[in-house]
Amino acid sequence: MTRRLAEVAKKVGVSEATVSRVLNGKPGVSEATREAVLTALDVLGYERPTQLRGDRARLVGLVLPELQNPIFPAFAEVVGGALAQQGFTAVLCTRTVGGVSEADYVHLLLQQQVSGVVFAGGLYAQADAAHGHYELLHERGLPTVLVNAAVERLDFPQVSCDDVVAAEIALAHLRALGHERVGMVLGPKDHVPSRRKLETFRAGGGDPELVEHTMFSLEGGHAAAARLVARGVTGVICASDLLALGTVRAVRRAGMSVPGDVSVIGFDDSALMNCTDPALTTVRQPIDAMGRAAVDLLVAQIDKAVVPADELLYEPELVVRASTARVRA
Amino acid sequence: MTRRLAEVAKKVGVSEATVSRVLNGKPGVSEATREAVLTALDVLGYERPTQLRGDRARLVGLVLPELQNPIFPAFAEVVGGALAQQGFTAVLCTRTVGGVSEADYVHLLLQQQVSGVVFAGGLYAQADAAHGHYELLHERGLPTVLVNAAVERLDFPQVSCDDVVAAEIALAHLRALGHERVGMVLGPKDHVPSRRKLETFRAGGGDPELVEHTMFSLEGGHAAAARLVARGVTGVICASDLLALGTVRAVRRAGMSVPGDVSVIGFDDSALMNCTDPALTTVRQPIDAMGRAAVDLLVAQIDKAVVPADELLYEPELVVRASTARVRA
DNA sequence: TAAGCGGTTGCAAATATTTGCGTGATCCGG
DNA sequence: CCGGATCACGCAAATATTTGCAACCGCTTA
Repeated sequence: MTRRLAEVAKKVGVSEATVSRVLNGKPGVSEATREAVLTALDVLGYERPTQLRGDRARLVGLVLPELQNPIFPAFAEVVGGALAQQGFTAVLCTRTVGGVSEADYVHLLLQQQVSGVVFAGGLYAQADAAHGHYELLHERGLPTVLVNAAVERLDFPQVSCDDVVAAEIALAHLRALGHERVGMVLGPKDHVPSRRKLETFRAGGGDPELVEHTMFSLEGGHAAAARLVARGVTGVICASDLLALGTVRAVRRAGMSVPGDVSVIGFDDSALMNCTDPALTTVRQPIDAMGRAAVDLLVAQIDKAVVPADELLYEPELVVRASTARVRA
Repeated sequence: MTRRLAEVAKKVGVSEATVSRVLNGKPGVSEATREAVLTALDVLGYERPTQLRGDRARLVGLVLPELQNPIFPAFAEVVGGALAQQGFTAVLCTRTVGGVSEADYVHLLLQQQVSGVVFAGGLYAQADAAHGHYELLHERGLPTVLVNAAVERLDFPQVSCDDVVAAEIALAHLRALGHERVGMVLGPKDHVPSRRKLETFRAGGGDPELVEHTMFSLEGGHAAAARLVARGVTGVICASDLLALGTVRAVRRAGMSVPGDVSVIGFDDSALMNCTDPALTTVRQPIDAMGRAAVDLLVAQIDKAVVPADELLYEPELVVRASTARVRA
């Protein structure tokens, strides 16, 4: 009775083949016909058999803001691997300079009928307008997980690194080394993890005057840190390793040394940070565990399990290397 | 019934041919007629057939072997950006641990009806079996470009960094610094760029006994370099920056210093190599130019232009930093 | 294991668009 | 007013796209 696809076909007055082609986004269907079929699909509330969808696509979108910061490729590697083990394939979507917006990617992924989407370090920078595509995902009930990218108001499961702990242990480390004038180099003002670190910093007695916001790049870190160095900080906590590297450069440019004159702490513990000069003391995000958790949450959703839209917080840990030292007497 | 173009033609009172010419901006239509057709087109709300109009998905697959080596994310960024400027979207496909093979990705991409595929540092490791999927691409006539990944026998356009020049300038640099016992740390034996470097090394009088093959990772470099160090080399040329970093570590583990006792040269000039300890002397691949060229070649193919299946060779350049020095007296 | 149920796909017919070529109209310079 | 050149345009052939038919595939059920 439920010649489901056939039913739609009859309603529109086309063959089942055509409906099938529309369903699969195949070429060879005129725009007008496609439109008509899509409408009928909607009207009749067609739902493709679950097993077929899974069988064919098994694609998962992985949306990252950039690839410059080594933490993102690393994360992609973890998530891609974890997905592969579950029989999914990751499609990486990265914002590029002239390029494609996050919303565009969402449409694209939707059109490609992905089984789910993982966002990492996503679109924090927009207040209102940009949430449309998240809502779209929500409406369509597409399994979604957010990593380190709090989106208020929408209840997606989230996996994050605990920024409060991160800021606390960084600050505690510098304090223990005797540093009093501690500064902070953060990402953009509306970047949620940065905001959380700032709050913790303040709560822990940090001087809000010694906080600089910048964009997430080595050069940004350099510029922001230069301002802090001019104000006489002896320790700097950075919101990413790249920013920390920029900070090191700024300190040296000012004729001082790390950690001799200024101690620097990074965040992420991305690859190669033990090869830098000096080896960077940093707060490690457990990206391996986080990536796996994100994938588990996603797969659970895909398997129609009920997943609470909580934020799973992962504990970072301090990795002490050579960029921090006791404050100069 | 919907003789769409014919309808417009009738309304204006011209032939379909004329309407077609207007549509495609072809010459041979008077201004008045063109105007009239354009108006009718507007009035009747004519839409060109899908594939002709704005093209469908405009997806391009970008297949990379890994993301650990920072050169690959960097390359992805360049290619993704260049593609975006041309109105394409890159779908990144990366081999992951448990994961998906290159052949699987090809099938996937084919199924997603991508407009083309760019391979970088692809599947060199297999001699025979693994070429099936390349042939598949060839048969289907899917636009394809290979970067640093010579595949013999199949004529795809290729963009590569000139490994001969790379090896020559690295060797010349060390020789100029007085090094006699120069070793080499290369990738797997069947990795074409490594093989080319090896040949050049030999041709330039390098000692084949001082060449080690390993996998492309810091640890691999460490292990391979340890063997060379034991044999008393004073200079090491590496096939990637990661290998070079591993080599530095091996030298230090042996109780010696870089560049004091052993000089090390990397290859790629990936990000952050000026932040390492010591800052790495390396042979820079012009990935920006290469990425752009690859995209240009791809887009030309997509636009049905005839693209010669040549290998475009890009000249690398030596970036001298602090990991090489005059040989110890 | 066969039969049935969706759904997908190869193929060829139907339909639509583009293009080469020829015709007639128009425009000029003698 | 007469060629000759040029141009716009239609005809029809060439080419490309859309669509339905029917065979087929993978899965479930009898």
